[in-house]
Amino acid sequence: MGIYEELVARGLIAQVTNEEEIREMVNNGKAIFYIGFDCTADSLTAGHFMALTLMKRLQMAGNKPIALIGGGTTMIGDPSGRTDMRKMLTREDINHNAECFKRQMERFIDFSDGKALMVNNADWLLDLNYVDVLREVGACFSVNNMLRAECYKQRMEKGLSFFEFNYMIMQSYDFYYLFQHYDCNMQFGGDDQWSNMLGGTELIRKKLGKDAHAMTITLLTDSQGNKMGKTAGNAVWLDPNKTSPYDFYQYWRNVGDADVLKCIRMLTFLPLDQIEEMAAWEGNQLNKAKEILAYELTSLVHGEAEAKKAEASAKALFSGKGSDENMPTTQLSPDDLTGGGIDIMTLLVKTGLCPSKSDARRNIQQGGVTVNDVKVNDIGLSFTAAELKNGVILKRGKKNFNKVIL
RNA sequence: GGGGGAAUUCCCGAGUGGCCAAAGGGGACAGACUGUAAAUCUGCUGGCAAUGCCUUCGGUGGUUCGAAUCCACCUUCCCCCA
Repeated sequence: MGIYEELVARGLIAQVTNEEEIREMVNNGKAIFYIGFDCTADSLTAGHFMALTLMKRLQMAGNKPIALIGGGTTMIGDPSGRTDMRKMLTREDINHNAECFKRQMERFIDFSDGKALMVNNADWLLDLNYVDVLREVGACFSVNNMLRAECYKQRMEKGLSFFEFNYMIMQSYDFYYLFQHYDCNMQFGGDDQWSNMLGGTELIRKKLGKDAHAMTITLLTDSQGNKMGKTAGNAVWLDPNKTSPYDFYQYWRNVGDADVLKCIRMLTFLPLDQIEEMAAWEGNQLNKAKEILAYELTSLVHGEAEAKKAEASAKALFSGKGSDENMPTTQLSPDDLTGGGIDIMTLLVKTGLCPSKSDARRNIQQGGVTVNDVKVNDIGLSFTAAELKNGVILKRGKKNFNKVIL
């Protein structure tokens, strides 16, 4: 089985421009492909992670990835899949974010000996001359067609500025540029990028009379059709300071039954025949699959040591065995005490388990808080220095723990 | 350039002088049931030294005993005409 067939079997491929040619190219390690990453934040997310694994898979099959950092395109902001305009970022922010992305990618993709490249489109986009671009590139785009593109359709109702409308042209220009300067013959991207990517292949055809290819990755959605990789609207980050390895592990440990196998297939590097065995699992047997998923992904992103720690913590917390040494801990100082003690609500806020005292009160009143496994009934409960000396374990809800020690 | 409309809490969206910390829905959170799943049911959802006080209805001023609500100006967005 070639890499192309494997990608299909894993459900990773959504759309391709020309299946036969792409299969031939990819299976024989002849693809030089790029994926663009717009640096809208200072860390990559679980959403980017799938693109990274795809780069890696193709790289392992002998193809050459080009990671394109969108230092230039981020100045515009991709309107695809958005109902409002992105916040405009300053150049400093973008540069900082680009640096962060770079560091995270290097952990993952082998950039040694020209096995992969990293480029930044700021290098060629920022100095473009407006009139030249209009004449050279703008002439190749039909506004009529652009307006029909899926990515702009939903914005036709909400409003789309000319500024954002240009995003497709910028992205197309990237492909055109990479095709000429780096022999890049294929573009990869999320399925929501399809129209932007076709813009590139069309531009290359019109300007150079040559064929370039595009291929999109299936968006990772759960069984309800929601994009995965987000909790409560917040991204799951790859940066351990933004999403701790434990939280990262928990995110995948908690995916729905209906989604585990799909995630394992699409995101892990486990061999397909091993995955097919798991496909027969049912009911609470699937918990095992979730553990595998969480462990594998945490290990890929944060390393094996962190993955083991996260797993051990989870076991300690949820099945009562194992130690609490990896539990999130809050170290109190004597200054935190008033009158030799501290009350439960202050403590909940201090540990970050609750965002405010009002919220802490609600959680206690609803029976959601325990201290050393004893339910707290009294919002006035307080602890003395002596009680805190050996540490107490606070729990809010079923999944939020914190050890407090003085 | 001309005309018309809109901005409300995490999101959608009601509210058009006091009964408004603001209906309803979604989401989030907590509880029950479970398998750290889903579905379902219940509670809850600005903050605080809490039968009270403070901050919040795009912004700034104003009218009023009292403003999300009325007036003026500003900002942003949408629609129609050009």
